[in-house]
Formats: sequence, C-alpha cells, structure tokens
Amino acid sequence: MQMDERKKKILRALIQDYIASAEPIGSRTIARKFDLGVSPATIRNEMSDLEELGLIEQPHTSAGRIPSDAGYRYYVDFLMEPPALRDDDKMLIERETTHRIHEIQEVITQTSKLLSQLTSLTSVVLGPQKGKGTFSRMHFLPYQPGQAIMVVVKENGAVENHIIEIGQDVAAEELQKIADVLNRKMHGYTLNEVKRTLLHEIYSELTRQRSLLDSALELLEPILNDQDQEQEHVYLGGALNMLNQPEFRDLEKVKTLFKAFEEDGRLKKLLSMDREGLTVTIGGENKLDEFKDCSVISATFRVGGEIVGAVGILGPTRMDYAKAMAIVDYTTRMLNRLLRTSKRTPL
Amino acid sequence: MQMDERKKKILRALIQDYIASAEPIGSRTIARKFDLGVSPATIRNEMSDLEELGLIEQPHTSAGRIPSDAGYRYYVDFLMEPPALRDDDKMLIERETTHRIHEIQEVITQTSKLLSQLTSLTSVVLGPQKGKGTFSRMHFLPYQPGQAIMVVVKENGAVENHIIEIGQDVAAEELQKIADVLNRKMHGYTLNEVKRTLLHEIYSELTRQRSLLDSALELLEPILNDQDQEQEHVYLGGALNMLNQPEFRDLEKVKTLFKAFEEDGRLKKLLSMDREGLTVTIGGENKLDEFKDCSVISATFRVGGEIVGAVGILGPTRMDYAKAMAIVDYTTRMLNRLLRTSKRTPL
DNA sequence: AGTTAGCACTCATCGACTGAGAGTGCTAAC
DNA sequence: GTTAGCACTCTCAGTCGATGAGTGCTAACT
Repeated sequence: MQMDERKKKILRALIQDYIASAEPIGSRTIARKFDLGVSPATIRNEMSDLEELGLIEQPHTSAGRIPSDAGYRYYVDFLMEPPALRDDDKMLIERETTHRIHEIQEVITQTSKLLSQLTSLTSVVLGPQKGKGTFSRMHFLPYQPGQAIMVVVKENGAVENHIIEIGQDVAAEELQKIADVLNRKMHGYTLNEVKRTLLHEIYSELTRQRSLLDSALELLEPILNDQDQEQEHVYLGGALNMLNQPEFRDLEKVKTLFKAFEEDGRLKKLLSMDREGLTVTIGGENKLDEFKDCSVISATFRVGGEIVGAVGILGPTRMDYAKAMAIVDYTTRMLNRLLRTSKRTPL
Repeated sequence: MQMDERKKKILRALIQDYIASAEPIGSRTIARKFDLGVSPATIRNEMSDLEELGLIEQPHTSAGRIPSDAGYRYYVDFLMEPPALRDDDKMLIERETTHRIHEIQEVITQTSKLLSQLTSLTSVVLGPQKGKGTFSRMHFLPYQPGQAIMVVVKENGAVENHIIEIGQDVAAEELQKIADVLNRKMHGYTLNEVKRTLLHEIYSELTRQRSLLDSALELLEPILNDQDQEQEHVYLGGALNMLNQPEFRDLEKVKTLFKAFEEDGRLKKLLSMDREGLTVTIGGENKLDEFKDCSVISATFRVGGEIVGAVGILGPTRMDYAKAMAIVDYTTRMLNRLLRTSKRTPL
C-alpha cells in the first residue's frame, strides 16, 4: 500500500489536531474541521489503511485514532511544514544569548530556563564535562596554616579551586616546585589521563625530591577523585510543565517520570551527543522505558570545533515538533555563536 | 473543659494511629486497637469533647476523626514520647557527618540527601549566604591575555574565583598593588558592606594612582553584583517522597507544592532562621498557603557561634514528629560538631 | 455522675445498570 | 472509487441501592 496525497493530508490533519487537542480524533471530525472534500466514510477507509500501515492506532474500538510513534516519525520526516520561528521567540532567544556571561554555569541554566519557557515543555541541558577538560596549569595560594588553595586552570578556560592539606612545614617555595613539576608534566592531558597513565611518571620524577613526594601525591588527590568530575550534572528546566500535559494526569506516570529526572545518567542518555545537528527521538525510539511516551528534540553545541554539550527539549510524543525543532535549532546556533565570539567566557 | 488523663490517652492514640494509617479513625477502632478499658460510647463522648476543644475534626459527618493542627501541636508539646533515635539511623548520620569534606556544598547536599532518606520525606537545607561572609583577602592569578583570575577568600574560609577583565597592558605588579589596596581596605567587611559604604573610600585612595582606578572598580564589579550573592540557594532533597504521601494523591496539590518548591524564597521562609534549636511548625502555623497542609521540623546550625544555615524536614502535617525531630536534632548536632572541629572545611 | 448498650441516622464508597455520544466497519447504492 | 445508511462497540457520566463505618442521642445500669 502506498501513501498517496490524500492519505498524507489525512495523516497530517489528524496529527495536527491531536497535537492541539490530545483527544483521539475520528473520521467525522476530520471531515468537519479540515476541508478535504470527501465524506467521513472515505476518510474512514483511508484511516483504516493508515492503521494497517502502522501510522495511527486506536486506543479502543470506538474511539478515534491517534498517531503512533511511526506516524509521528513520518510526520516529522515528510509531512510537517518547515519549522518556522515566531519573531518574538527569536528576539527572546537572541536577547538571552547575547548577554555578557562569565560563567558557563550561568549559560547553561539560562538556556535551560529559556527553552522550557518558550516551549512550555521540559528542557535538558548538558554542559561541558569537568573531567574532560585538558589540564593547563595550577597555582597555589596561601590559606590556613597547614592548608593551601590549589587553583586549577583547564585549557578550555575552566577554573576550579580546591582546598588541600599540606604539611605544616611546607614552605611556599616547595609548593612552587611541586607546582612546576606538575605543570610541566600534566600540561595538555585530561585529568582522567593523568590518573590513568601519568601518575607513576610524576611519582618517579619526584622521588628525587623525596620530601615533596607525599605532599604532591596527596595534593593531586582531590582533583583526581572529585566525584563530579566524570558524572557531569544535567540541568533540567521546567520539569513542572510536564504536569500540565494531559498525558501525565496519572500520578503513577508522574512518579516514574520524575524518578527518572533525578538520575542524571538517564537524562544524559536522552541527548544524542554522538550525532551532529538537530536530532528528533520519538517515543520508543529512545532506549529508556521511562521515556517511551516522550519525544526529545536535541542538538549539540560546540566550542572551537569540539562538541562540549547538548541541549534538548523533552515533551510527550504529542508535542509541537515544528516549534520545538525551530527553537532548539535556533538556540544552539546562537549558543555556538556566543561561545565562539565571546572569548571571555570560560568553560 | 479540661484535658484529663483519659482524653490525653485517646488523643494520643488517635494521632498515632492516624499518623500510621492516614485514615480517619473512629471510636470503635480506638476501643479495639488500644486497650483503654472503656467502651466505644465513652470514647465517642470524649471525642466529642476533643472536637469541641478544637483538637480533632471530622472530614464529614460519618467518618472518623482526624487531628487538627492544634491537635498535632498539643501532641508535640505534651503527649509525644520523647523523640528517640534508632541506633542504625544514628550510625548512619554519624557516618555521613564525619566524612572528610572539603566543600561546604558537599556538606549541604549530603545532609539534604541523608535527611530525606532517613525520613522518607523532603528535606530543605539552607547553607551559608555568600554575600554575608566577611572579606579576608584576594589574589590575582594570570589567565588569558587581558583577563585574570581573581580569587577571593572570605574569613569563614570560603573561596570563590571570578574571571575579570583587565586592560591588555596591566602588568602583574599593578594588579598586585590593586590587590594590596583592596585587601587592606576590605579586610573584615562583608561584601555587602563594601558595596554600601566602602566603595567611595577605596575610590579616593586609588585616585592617587589614577591609572589603576578604572581597573580596580571594574574588578570589584563581579563579586559585588554576583546575583547568587544575596539570594542563596536552598537545597531540596527527596522532593519525590512527597508523591508517596497519600495526602498528595491529588495532582493539583502536587502542582502547587512543586511550584512552591521551585521558588527558593518560599522554601527559605519555611526555615525558622531566627529561632534557636529545634523548631516545629505545624500546618497553618507557617505563613505560606501552599504549605498549609505541611509541617516543618527545622533547626539552625552554626560555625563559630554564628548561625550560618538551617536544615529542615518537610512533610504532611500527618508525619512522625518524634522521629523527624530526633533526626533533625541529631543531624544538626553532628553538623555543628563537624563544622567546629574540622578546621579544614571551608565555608 | 459517669459509663454503656441500643438505635436511628448520615454519609462515602462501590458495583451494577443505563442512556447518550462518538466512532467504527460493512454493505449496498451511486 | 465514493458515499449513505445502519448495526454494532465501547467509553463516559450519571443514577440507584446496598453496604459499612461512624456518629449522636437516649435510656438504662453501676
């Protein structure tokens, strides 16, 4: 069976209506609302075909039809009019992404808020991974007696500080020496690499200055074992918007959804970090069972050619794909520009 | 009408049963479950009295009684057996609060998680306010060309860093001079005080070194206008636990509750920062309408005599007060000890 | 005077039933 | 190929009555 023009029209009409109303829609209603020039009976026949093709389904015998995952997929791929952005949304995005921003954290949270606000859906934003940034250099600053502040600068510009324990008797010059060794050795490596391969090298270098060895190794410990390092935080915006979606009128669904929200790992899996450009994942297409009734529009963003993060919009499969896609697309474009041009933004 | 011994017994029984079952409880059930040696009829008479006293109420004519806010209050103040902590809970708290912790953030999030886990309720933790810490000193470190890292150390030990813009031509020595002036002037003041009163003084001091003036003022800007500074973040743990409470089986209630959760300001108001020790706020006793069906057990914690934060447990008014109180009490005790003894913990 | 048994009454809950409404599939006519 | 007609299905909202838990009141009992 082929998809002729009329079938497409009917499918489009059905999906658009369902997206707007969340109610199953029948042949009669389609005939009434959309001027297709055919009677309900004809539409019934076509719908029967569409059902056989797996594009729509019936919740129960005598309800209207609703789109299946495959139906949405077909809609997004072939039927949907090209995503257009409303001018005021465009302005809003531009306004929010041209701020002068000093912290990547802020960019992330702002973007997250922006996306959920524009779509009335939930946004998921994944920022640069801490552990991934390659090490550039470190400094020590005085702190309390027996302690020092270690400031670590990554090559992507991120700055972190840690309080470390030093012996009471370690002098500033000694610390400087340690910093010199570490800076020399670790420059250009990620912290994970340091952990895996470089440690024993540093170890052997420092045995010559036996007194420094213990300190040095202990100093490194906090940045190497920082639990935030690998498992980066996923930012969620507008989770509450989900509660307004009629598909989540059931408390049990809300529970499982929100439970999944609490696990960063799950959320991260929703964002297609491996794929370029705009990705649309519909319903069961993602692997996570908790999100089988949800769709995700996601896109990556980059700094200097390298993919450093991703933004996504999460909604029920019945969502306004055109709008969401336009918003995600435009936002990542602006984000890329912001991160490229504004050199002052440390990541 | 007076509260005689039997009335107390009945009220206690009723509240304890209601806390456990969340179901209205009638005279017959009380007579059966609790061995009070009187008939249901007598209990009915007593319950009628208790209702007149405002301590219990009826959801509708032919249901059992449930405690009113005043009833819980009476229970907490006079009836409840003194809060005892289970040994394993005790151990857990001790284990979690004797970690070697380097960041106050971690202490906060850990505590939050711990509390919600132990009670199966929601925890609210308010940490030290950034803007409040008095300034101790600052350092500048090299960063990109035209930029520097400003590391600010507060007297309570907190360390923050900011990327600041400096003129391309500003030399390290000049920065050092600026730092010296600022360190001298600002030591011992809170950033808010600096903002209010000290700025013009610094201004006049630096006019002598005209070239530095602009830089210095611009440098201060990020730490003075940091929006995180005053409005501190409230940490929420186990918000989902609320969904398991039968009183939140209604989606509308969940919505308003979670909406309130999103506003830090609201949550902050739940914690009685002004009062010493353990505070119990029952139902409508707090001023926020969204939380009129909730009770809060809260306590402040301190560093060096000064109150720097508060922890709280939020649950439905029908909560196990004894347990929650014991847990909050013990946790803050341990927290105080941790923050007092472990000098290494920067706030 | 306090306590208790008895009783009539109230009210939420639940299952069964019903009618209305929406929608379908099929058939036969156009 | 399209359409009108029709019987059929299924959900939903509402009604009805039975059930059961609980109450308040009264009168008898200790």
